[in-house]
Amino acid sequence: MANTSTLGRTTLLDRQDGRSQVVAPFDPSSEGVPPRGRGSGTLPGRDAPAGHLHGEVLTRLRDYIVEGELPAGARVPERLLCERLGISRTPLREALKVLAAEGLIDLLPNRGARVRRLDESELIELFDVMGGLEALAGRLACENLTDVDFDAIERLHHEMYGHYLRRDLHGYFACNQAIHQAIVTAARNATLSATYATFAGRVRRARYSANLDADRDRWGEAMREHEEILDALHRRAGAELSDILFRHLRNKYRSAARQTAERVQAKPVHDLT
Amino acid sequence: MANTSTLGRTTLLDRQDGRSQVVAPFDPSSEGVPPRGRGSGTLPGRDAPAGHLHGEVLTRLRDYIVEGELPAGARVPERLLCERLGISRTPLREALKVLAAEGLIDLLPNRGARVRRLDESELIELFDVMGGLEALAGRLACENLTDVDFDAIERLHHEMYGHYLRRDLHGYFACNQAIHQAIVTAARNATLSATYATFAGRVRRARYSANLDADRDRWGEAMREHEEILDALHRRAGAELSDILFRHLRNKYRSAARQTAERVQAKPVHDLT
DNA sequence: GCGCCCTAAAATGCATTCATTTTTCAGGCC
DNA sequence: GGCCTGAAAAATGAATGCATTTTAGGGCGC
Repeated sequence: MANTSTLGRTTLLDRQDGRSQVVAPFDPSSEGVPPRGRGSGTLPGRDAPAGHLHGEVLTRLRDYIVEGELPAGARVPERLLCERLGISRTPLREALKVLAAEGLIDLLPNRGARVRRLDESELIELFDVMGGLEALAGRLACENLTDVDFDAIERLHHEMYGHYLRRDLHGYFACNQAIHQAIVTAARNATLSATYATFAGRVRRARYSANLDADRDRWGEAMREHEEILDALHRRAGAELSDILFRHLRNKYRSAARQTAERVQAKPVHDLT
Repeated sequence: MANTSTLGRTTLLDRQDGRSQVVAPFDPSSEGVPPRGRGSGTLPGRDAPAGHLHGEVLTRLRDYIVEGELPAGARVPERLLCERLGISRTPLREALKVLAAEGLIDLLPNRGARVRRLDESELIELFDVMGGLEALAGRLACENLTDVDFDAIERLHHEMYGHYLRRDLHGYFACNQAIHQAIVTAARNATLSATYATFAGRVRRARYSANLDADRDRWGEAMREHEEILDALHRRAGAELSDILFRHLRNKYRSAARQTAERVQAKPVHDLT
C-alpha cells in the first residue's frame, strides 16, 4: 500500500544524543512538498485523501516516535518538522498537544516538546496497565465469545504451538500477538480496544528484546500459560482467565527485564539515565 | 481559592436541544476579558498564573462538558467560546483536539466539534473499563499496600458504614469514592492513576442517578461488597480483590441502569436517540 | 581559565489572516 | 406549498505575523 499522504517522507534526525540534527540541509524542491497555503495554488486533485492535515501529522508523528526516528529524550524540532512535512506550525502544534495527552511526549511550557523517555519504572507501569486491560479483555471475552471466535483463537493457538516446536520465533510472535488481539476484539468493547491500542503503542516503543531463544525456560513457560489461557477461554472461566492473563503479562515483563539486565551487565550503557 | 484564571467565567449555553444559543449578546466590556493580544497592552502582572492558555482552556472545557454546561450532542460553538473565554481560536482548537483524543467530543472534519453523546452502550463500555482498571488497582494495591494505607482505608470504610446506618447518602458517596480512590492511589502506578482519572471524568458526565435510597437492596449489597473488599485488602488477596472490584462495578452499573429504566418507563423521553 | 551579565538569535505562544468548505436562506420551479 | 438551485454568510482548516520567553554567544571581570 503506497503512501497516500500529502506529507513528505524522509529521515528526520540521525543523532540519538538528544541534540537534533538536520540530516540534509532543507531544500523544499527536493524532498518537501510544495506549500499548500494561499500563495501557491492548492492542487484540487486528491491532495489530502484521508482527511485533514492535523490527523495525518498526528499519525505520522506517532510513527516517528514509536519507530524511534524521533529518539527518546530528544527535543521535538518544531520548525524542522514543519519544513520536512511541508506544513505550517499550526497543525503540528495541535498534533503535539494530542501526543502529550497520549503520554508520548512531554510539553514543557515555553520550552518545547520532548519525546518522553521510557525509563524502567514507567515500563513496569505500562506493562501492568496492559496486563490489567488484557485481564479485563479476557473476562469480557468469556462473556461474549462465540464458538466461531473460540475456534479461530484455537487455530491460532495450535499454529503458534507449531512455531514453538520449530523454534520459529517470528511466526510465534505473530501468532502470539494475534491471539492477544483476538481476545481483546472478542471482548466487544470499543472503548477497551481503543485504550488497549494506545497503550500497545506506548509499550512498543520500548523495543525490549523479548528474545525467547535466549530464555528457553520462559518460552516454555509462556507456552504453558497459553495452554491455560485457551483452556480458561474454552470453559468461559472469566475470572480465572483474567488472572492468568495478568500474570502472563507480568512474566513477560520479567523475562524482558531479565534480559535487559543481562545485556546491561555485559555491556554497560548510559542510556538509562 | 478564587478563580485564578485569565478566562471569563460565564454560562455558555442554555438550551439542551443541541442548538447552541447565546445566553446574552456578546459584550466584551461586561462579561468577557480584554483581549490579551498585541493590540491592547498585555498586562504584565500575574496574568496567566497556572500556565499557558491551552492548558487552562482545556481544563475549562473539560469542566463545561462534565458539568453539562455544554450539553451532550451539542455542537461546540468555536467562535462563541473564543469570545466568552477572551482568547483566539488557536488555543481553543488545540484544546478541542485533546478533548477529542480523550473521547469527550467528536471532531467532524470540516464540520466542527460536537460533545459526544453518551448512549447506553457506551456507558456500559465505560463502566466495564472502569471495572477493569479498579480490578487492576486492587491487585496492585495488594502488592504495595502499607499498613498505614490499610488503616486509612479501614477508617474510611467504618465511616462509610456509619453513613450507611444513618442512611446518609451524601456522606456515604463521599466515603465510597474516597475508598475507591485510595485503592487506586495505593496501587502506586501513576499511569494507572492518570488513566483512571480520565475515565472517571468520562463516566461522571453520565450523572446516572445512583439513588441508593430508592434501591435499598442495592445499598445493602454494595455495603456487603465493601466488606469483602476490605477483607480481601486486609489479606492482600490480589486476585480475589480484583474479582470483587470488577463485579462491584458491574453491580453498580446494573443498579444505575435499572433506575434509569424505571425513570424512562415512568416518563418516556426521546433523549436516547 | 572560569563564571557572570548582557545582547542577539531562535523558539514558543497566541492572534490574525487567508482559502475552502459547509450552511443558510432567498428565489425560482414544479 | 414543497423542493431544488445557487449565491451569500458563516464556520472551519491552515498559514502567517507579532510579542514574549528562552537559549546561545560574547565580552567582561575575577
